[in-house]
Amino acid sequence: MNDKTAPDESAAQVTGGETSPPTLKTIAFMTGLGVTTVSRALKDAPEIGAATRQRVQLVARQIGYRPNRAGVRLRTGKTNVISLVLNTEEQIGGFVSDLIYGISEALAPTPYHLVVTPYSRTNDPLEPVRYVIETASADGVIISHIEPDDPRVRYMTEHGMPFATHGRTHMGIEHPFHDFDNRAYAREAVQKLAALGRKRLALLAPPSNLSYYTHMRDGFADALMEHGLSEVPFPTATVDHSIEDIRKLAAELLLRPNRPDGFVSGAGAGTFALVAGVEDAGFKLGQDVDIVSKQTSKLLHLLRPQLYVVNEDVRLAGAELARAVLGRIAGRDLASLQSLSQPSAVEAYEG
Amino acid sequence: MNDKTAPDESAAQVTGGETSPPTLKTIAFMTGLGVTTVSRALKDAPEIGAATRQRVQLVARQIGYRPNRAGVRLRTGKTNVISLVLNTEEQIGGFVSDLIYGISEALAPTPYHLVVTPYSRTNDPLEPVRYVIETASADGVIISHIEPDDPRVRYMTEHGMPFATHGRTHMGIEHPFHDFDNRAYAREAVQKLAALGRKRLALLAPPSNLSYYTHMRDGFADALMEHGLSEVPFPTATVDHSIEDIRKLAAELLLRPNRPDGFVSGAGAGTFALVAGVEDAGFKLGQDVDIVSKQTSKLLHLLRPQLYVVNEDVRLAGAELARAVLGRIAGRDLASLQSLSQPSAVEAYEG
DNA sequence: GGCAAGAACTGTAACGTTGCAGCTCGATCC
DNA sequence: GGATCGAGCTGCAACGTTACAGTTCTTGCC
Repeated sequence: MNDKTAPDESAAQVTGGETSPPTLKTIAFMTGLGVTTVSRALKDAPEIGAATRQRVQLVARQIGYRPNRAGVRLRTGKTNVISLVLNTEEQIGGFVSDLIYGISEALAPTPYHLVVTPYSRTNDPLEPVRYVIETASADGVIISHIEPDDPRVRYMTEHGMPFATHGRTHMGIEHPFHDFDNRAYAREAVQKLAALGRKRLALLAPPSNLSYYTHMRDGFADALMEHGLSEVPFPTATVDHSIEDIRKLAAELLLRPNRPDGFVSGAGAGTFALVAGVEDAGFKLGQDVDIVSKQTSKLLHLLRPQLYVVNEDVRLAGAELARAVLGRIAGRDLASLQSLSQPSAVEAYEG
Repeated sequence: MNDKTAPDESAAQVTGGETSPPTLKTIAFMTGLGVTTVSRALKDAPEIGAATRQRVQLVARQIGYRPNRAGVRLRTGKTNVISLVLNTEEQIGGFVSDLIYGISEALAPTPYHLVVTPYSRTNDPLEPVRYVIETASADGVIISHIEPDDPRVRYMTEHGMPFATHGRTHMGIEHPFHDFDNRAYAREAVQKLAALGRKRLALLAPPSNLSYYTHMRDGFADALMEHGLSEVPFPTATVDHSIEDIRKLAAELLLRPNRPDGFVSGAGAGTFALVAGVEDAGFKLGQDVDIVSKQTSKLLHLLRPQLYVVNEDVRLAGAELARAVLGRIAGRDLASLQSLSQPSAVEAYEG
C-alpha cells in the first residue's frame, strides 16, 4: 500500500542503528499513515479522525519528535526566531543581561529562539533592522533606545515586521511597547526631595534624543512647579556620558554660586559618578545634598546608604517585551500589548 | 536551451513588481546559466571557468544575493548559529552583557548568528546542551560556569559538537577555552596586601564546584606561603551568595578574635557586600582592612577609593570564545584555540 | 440501486540549496 | 579518423515540511 514511504531508511529508526532524529516520515512509517496525514494530525487539523490524531500524537511524543526548524522555515517562511537588536556601546551595568534573561525566560516555553543582533554606534541604527527584514531572519524584533520619531519603528511598520519597543514613540504609529513610567518616577523623586526640604534641584537626564528624556523632563518640571521648587540646569550631562564626564560636570555644578541641593538621577551608573562628583566638590550626601536615583540592580545603597532609590525591574521588562512581540505575531489586540510599569515607592536605606 | 529555469516567476525579479529576495534561480536566469553552476561559481569551485565565476559573482553582488539560511541548513545541516548557554540566575552585574557584546562583535563579520539558550538553576545544566545537540540547532556552543569535571564538556565531546568554555576543565579532555588567570590574580592580590603590611588574609572565593575556585585558591595559598602570611578561613561565603549573606558573614568574621586585616575578593559585586560588611563591623577601609578585588566594570573606585582593583576584560573574553568555537568548527589546531588572559597590575585609586 | 455528499486520508510539488552523476565539446593522442 | 580526455557546464534528487488537489470509502437520500 505504501509503495513510496515504506522501504527507505526510515525503517532504520525503528530497527536501531544510527539514530538520526525522527521526522514526519519516521512517524508515517511507524503508524502506517501518509506523511501529509501525520503533519495534519500533529497540528490538530479537523479533517483528521480523532483516533488517528491521538495515535499520531502519542507516537510523536514517545519517540521525541520535534519539527525540523529548517524544513518549516523553508516551506513556510516562519523562522521561530525573535531578534533582539542591541547597541554594543551600551552604557555600563547589568541592564542588558536582565533584559535578555527576561526575554529568554518568556520565550522558553515557546518554540521561539532568541537571536542577538548587534550594532555599534558608528553604524546606522537602521542597519540591523534592515538586515533582519531583508533576510527575513526573524518573525519579530525587539528594540530599545527608542526615539520619539523612530526611523526603525517606521521602517518595520512599513514592511509589516512585528516588533515591540522598550520605550514609547510619539509619531502617530500605534505599536506594542513596554516602558517604565519615567514621568511618574521623576515626580516621585522630586516629591521626595521636596519633603526633605530641598529647594534647588538638578536632573541627570537621559540623552535628549530618546523618548524617555521627554517623559522624565516633563515629570520633573511638573513636580517642580507643583512643589514650588526651582531647577538648576545641568544641561550637558546625560546618563550616557562617561563616568569621568558626569563626575567632573557634577563637581563643577556644585561649585557654582547657585548650586543645587538635590539631584534626580536617571540611571544607576550615572549616580555612581554623581556621588563622586558631589564628594569631589566637598559636599556631603544627606547633609548638603540629597540624591534620588533609579537603579536596575541593588547596589546603590551599598555605595552610599544616604541615597534614595527607586527600583526598575528590567527582567520584567524583558518578559513583557517578549509577550508583546509574540502577541503581535499572533495578531492579538494592540491594547493588550502595551504596558507601562509603575515605579516602586522611593526607598531609603534601612540598615 | 533552458527549458526548465526560464519561464517561471524568477523573471519577475528582473522585470520589477513584488521584490522577493533573489535566489540562485534568479542569478541563474539573469546569467543564463544553470542553478548548479551558479552555486558552484559562488563558492569558487575550480571546475567553473574563471570568466563565468567572476560574472556570476558580480551579478550576485549587484543584486545583493544572500544565501537562504533555511535552504542551506536543510540541505547541509549547517546552521550558521553559535549558541550561548546561560544560567538565568547569574549573579548581578554587567558580566553577561559584556560577554554577549564580545561574542556578537566577533561574529558580526561572519555569517554566524548568536542564539541565547537559557537555563535556570532548577534545571539540569545538561538540558540546554542536550537540546542543542538533539535538535542540531547550532554549529557550536559556548558555555561558562565550568567545573573541573564538567558533564557538558564530556557530553559535547562524545557527540562531536564543537564548543568553547569560559574557564578550564581538568578531566583529560582537551578543548578550546578562554580563561582569566585567577591564579595569577590571587597571587598579585596577596602580594599587594603583603606589601601593604597585611598579615592575616581572607579570601572571598568562587563557588567551590567551579574550576576557577581551585585556581584562585591555589594562587592565594601559594602567595600566602611565599610571603609568610596566614589565612583567616572565610569558608561559607562565596561570590555567588546574596549580597546580604556576604555582608553579614563578613561582619561576623571581623568581630571574631582572629580577624583578618586583608581580603582578596573574587568578584566585583561581592566586593560591594564585603565593604558594607567591613563597615558594619565598625572597621575602616585602608586603615584597619585592605581589600583587593577583581572587577569587570569600573565602578569599585567610585564605591571606595581605598580599594585596590584588577580589571577583567569580559568583552575580550567573549571575542576570544567566539574565535575559539569558530576555530574549532573550522578544524583548526587546538593550541591556537586556548587562551589565558593575564590580570592587569593591581590598581590603586588615583584621584 | 444509483448517486451525491462528506469524512478521512493520500500523493505531488514546492520552498532554496548542494552532492552526484552525468553531458557536450574541443583538443590531444596514436 | 576514431578514441580518449578533461574543462566546463548541466539536471536530478534530496534535505523536512506543508498547501493543494485529489482519491477512497462510507453513509444517506430518493
